[in-house]
Amino acid sequence: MSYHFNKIEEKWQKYWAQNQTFKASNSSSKEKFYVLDMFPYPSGAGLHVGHPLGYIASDIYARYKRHKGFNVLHPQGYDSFGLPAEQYAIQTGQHPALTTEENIKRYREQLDQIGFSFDWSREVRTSDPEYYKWTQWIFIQLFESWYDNKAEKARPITDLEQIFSSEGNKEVIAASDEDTEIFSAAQWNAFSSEEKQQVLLKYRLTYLAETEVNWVPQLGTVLANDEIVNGVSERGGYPVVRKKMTQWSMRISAYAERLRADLDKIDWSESLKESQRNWIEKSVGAMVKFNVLPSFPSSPPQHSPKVVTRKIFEEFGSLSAGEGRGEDDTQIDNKTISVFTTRPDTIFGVTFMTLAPEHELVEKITTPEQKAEIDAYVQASAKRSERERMADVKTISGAFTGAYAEHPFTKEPVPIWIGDYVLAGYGTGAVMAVPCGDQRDYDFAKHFNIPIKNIFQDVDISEEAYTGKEEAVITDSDFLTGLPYKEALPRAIEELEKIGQGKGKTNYRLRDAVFSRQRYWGEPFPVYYVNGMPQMIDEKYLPLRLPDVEKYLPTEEGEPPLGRAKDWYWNTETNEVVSPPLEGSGEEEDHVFPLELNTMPGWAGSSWYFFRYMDVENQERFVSEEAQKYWENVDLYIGGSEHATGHLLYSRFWTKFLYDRQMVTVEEPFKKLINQGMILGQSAFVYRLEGENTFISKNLIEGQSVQMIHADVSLVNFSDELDIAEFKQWRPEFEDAEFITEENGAYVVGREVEKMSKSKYNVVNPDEICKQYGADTLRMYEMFLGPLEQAKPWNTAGITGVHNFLKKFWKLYHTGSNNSFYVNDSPPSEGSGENLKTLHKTIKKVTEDIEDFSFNTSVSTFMICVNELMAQKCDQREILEPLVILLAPYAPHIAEELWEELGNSGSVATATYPVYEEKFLVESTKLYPVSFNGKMRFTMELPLDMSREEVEKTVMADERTQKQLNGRTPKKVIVVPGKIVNIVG
RNA sequence: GCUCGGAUGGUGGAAUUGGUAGACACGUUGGACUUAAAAUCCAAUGAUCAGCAACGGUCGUGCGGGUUCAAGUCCCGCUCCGAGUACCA
Repeated sequence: MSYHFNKIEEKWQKYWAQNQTFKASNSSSKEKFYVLDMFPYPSGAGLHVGHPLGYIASDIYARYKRHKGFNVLHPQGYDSFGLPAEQYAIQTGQHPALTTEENIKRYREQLDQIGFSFDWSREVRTSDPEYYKWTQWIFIQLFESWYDNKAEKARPITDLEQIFSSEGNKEVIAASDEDTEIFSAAQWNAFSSEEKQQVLLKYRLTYLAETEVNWVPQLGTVLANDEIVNGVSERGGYPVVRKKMTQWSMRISAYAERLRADLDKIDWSESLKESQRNWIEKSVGAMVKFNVLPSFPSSPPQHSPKVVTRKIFEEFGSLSAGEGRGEDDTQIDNKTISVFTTRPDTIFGVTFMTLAPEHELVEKITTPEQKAEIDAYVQASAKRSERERMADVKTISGAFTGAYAEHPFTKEPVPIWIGDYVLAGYGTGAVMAVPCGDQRDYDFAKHFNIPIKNIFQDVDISEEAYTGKEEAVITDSDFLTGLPYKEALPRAIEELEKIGQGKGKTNYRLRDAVFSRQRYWGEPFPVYYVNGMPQMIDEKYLPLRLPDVEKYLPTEEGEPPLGRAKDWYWNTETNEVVSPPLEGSGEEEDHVFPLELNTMPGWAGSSWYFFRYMDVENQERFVSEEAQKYWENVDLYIGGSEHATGHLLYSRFWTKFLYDRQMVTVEEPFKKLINQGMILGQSAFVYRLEGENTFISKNLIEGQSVQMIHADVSLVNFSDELDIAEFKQWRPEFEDAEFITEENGAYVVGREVEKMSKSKYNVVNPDEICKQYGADTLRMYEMFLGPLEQAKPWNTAGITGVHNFLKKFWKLYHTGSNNSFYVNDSPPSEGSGENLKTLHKTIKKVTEDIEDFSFNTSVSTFMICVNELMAQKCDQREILEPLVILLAPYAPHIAEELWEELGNSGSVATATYPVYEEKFLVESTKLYPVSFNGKMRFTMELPLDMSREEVEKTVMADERTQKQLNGRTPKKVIVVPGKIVNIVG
């Protein structure tokens, strides 16, 4: 019988489904193990060959753990809300739920044919109301919580209200908005309920705030950074402007320190942890307050600036809540500029200040003479994306506001500039510029001819700034003169605090996360508004279902798509979604309120789904206490490193929050995490002559001006030649295209390695391979491609090698007449020691490889094993039966079939993993490489227990050694027993 | 720009973590079987020089330095490629 993989695979996939082989139980005496994949977004392009890479790896591990006797939870589901389905809906009018459903169906078929051991009874979909009910519920919990910096955890908002009513907010140290004012208990109690709500919003873990979005006036819509190319919208090419909008935010910054510190507790790759650390980026320094001088005369005042300052404080003096985000007043009132600096020791080197163009003070302080210039600059920079501004360090631009701030110590006037190298969302959106110590400040100063004051001792700054820290000695700086960095830093902070112009502060780069999307296809917020104040729908009435709309575009007024829903009001008496109240009737005004029009972002549903899998059918709670206590958290999580700072940070944040509020018992969601490298596509390009519909073959371009256009990779053969006829039919615009071909008539395309995506026409599906070679081949081939964590371009060139291996493997068990199944049941005879050695060598290596997630090398090991056993003509059951189990995690279908043929009943999935026995591998000799000056010349087989001296003696006595030495006397002979001999001289 | 990865034959990659560079595959070439093809099996295969011959010589892990008896592996300085960069998921 030959290896009919299609038949075998279908048979066992059916068997697994019917017998629910991989269904995990929530009560078991076995030890638990939770293996999870980052769940897919079901895109219209279907599953591509990159997706299974991680799934195969985790499946191998899950299957391995089952063999090892664990109760394994290995679920799968879909992150089914998202932008592509919405875009498709906009184009076609088809409801995204329908396309999503279709895409999921296709994904499921594709996943099933690869033979994964998923427990499908636990599938989740983020767009399912039964699922997003709990996403909404968690949102409400976040809204009903605040972060207590003293207790270092989230607490119910009701606690906070109690504290306010008994003692005000003076003693409260909480994560809150920057502009929170201080009030007493009496004041609080006198507040109207609306005022109270307003104050509480400044403390809640999810809150409303003005944040910037990419706005396209022509489309009336907001775009993702992803949808912007060179400052214009990808679709339509309309200009994009940054605009402020009131949106929900998540106070993730409250967790910055814990998110950073707890990285030490989890088993993730160092590089990934480092990415998160850099993303959070803790910096210790000071907040410094610069007073803005009122109107400034043409010549700076020389006398009594203090009087002026005092006056400002009397006029605009702020009573800010002591504890903005911690322990100081970081507030920006209309006449002071707060800056955060990690180098307060360089404060005497300040020669100007730079504000972000969006900084709210810009408008207020700009002098009439400078107004035109500033306005123009602000407008110009609104057109540049944040990323563009960060990336572009070559172009130096800025404008002078005409206003001056006062140096806190010298009282000298400091000109205030704006420049787009300062970002509004980062820190306070303002910097104190120290050109001698910061390269960007230096370049800015040079460019605009602003003086550069050197405050570093014995350092030349004529060419560039001096950014050294540890060796810096401060000079020309009043009380800091002569101090090294280490002493100057605390001293500067101390002095700032003394004069009330600053405070030591720890700052984090991590910003609060914007949680609103002006989209249709996402979770609706369980929020309605009474007099503009957000109110939560009672938990009892969740889920708040996504309403139907006629079109998935924003409204004519620029409202999000939900603004098109006919009935999108909340009736607080009936607790249901209703039509808008009749105008003028006044009747319903006290119990019918508008619902939130934004929806939640893609990461909402994916920030907690790993808990839902534990108890997917629970109607009472997002996960029951027992289920969560049993499964705890994910033991092994596999997914792409592109999620390093998004999904993986948000999930940690939500988990910590749920932990604080005692809804789960773990502080981290994923104990161990492995990144799978991305499988990249090999895009194909055709070259169109500029302005013509003529395509020129790659090798003939030679300096002609051409346009590169993606061609579908399925239209290109292995020799990079384009199927011209198919290409013409591919898109109508190419129907009449002309082609300039090579001499042999072929059109050669260009190739480039890029991320696989529908828009690049380079997506390769696994379906064809499953049909042609089988799932077991696909599984092993994807592992054989290289190290799991490494990115690699997809290429099927070597797949026959893996397929041949499986055929050989099959043959080992079919050595009977007519290739029928045969194994030798008799006990191993003399000479089968080689078989045992091969088997145990394989057990050892494969097991070590699985534990190390080095799957590519275990595939090689299997190949070597089969090659050896074939050479040994091995037919022993004693060898072949354990080998089936060993291979089962990698190639489960063939393993099941052989397991059955070997006479076993039931699935191989729970068979006990073979145990490696050292005794079969003991060696008595070693083939020593003998090197001369580090170069290997020959090998010598010597007993392993030979002493160092004897090895040296034997090697030196060898004639080959003497020949190599050619009469010289070696200076030194290095012998590492069991390893190497090196003769120097 | 910044952060995190990566670079080894014609190709994918291996290398016990400082100890025989190129395992295992693909591809290529030659051979066996066959009327022929497919399939299968066997052999060779980093480059280069030399030769009737070999346990022959030289070079060789992106580039330039360094440490060491010994470097793909460690250190310093670069180049190129990929990912992320806060509204793709």
